[in-house]
Amino acid sequence: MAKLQKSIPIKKVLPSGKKDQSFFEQVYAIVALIPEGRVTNYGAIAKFLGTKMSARMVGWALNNAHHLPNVPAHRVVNRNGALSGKAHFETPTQMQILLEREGITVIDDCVVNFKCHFWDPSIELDIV
DNA sequence: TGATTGACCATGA
DNA sequence: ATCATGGCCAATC
Repeated sequence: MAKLQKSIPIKKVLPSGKKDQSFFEQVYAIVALIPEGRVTNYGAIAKFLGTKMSARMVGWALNNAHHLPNVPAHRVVNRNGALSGKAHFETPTQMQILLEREGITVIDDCVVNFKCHFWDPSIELDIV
């Protein structure tokens, strides 16, 4: 089993030394790297960015990122595995549809085997 | 300009 | 186990 996939050089998306990248930009970068068929939660992203408690920001970021391409917000759920942001999609069912389309089973707005599909940036992404 | 909210999480009682 | 509170950063009222 071992690793799911090779580490992704985070530096590629998060150029160090550049503080121009706001919290949001970092969130976008991470979310954009979520592999298909995988999901993560707000806390993991926030934690990866340094402030583990600013998970709320991630939500806000996604709200802003909603209009951006390459930002699969449907792959981001809360720590409970629930599709908390489904209401913010084009249609409330869009999120679930997208997830199921990627092979993720969603029942009652909750990701089944969320733990198995969980994608932790702080683990998958290798900080150089 | 300050106060409140927001797709949340962790801790304490 | 559930309920209540604190905290984070940014945008909106």
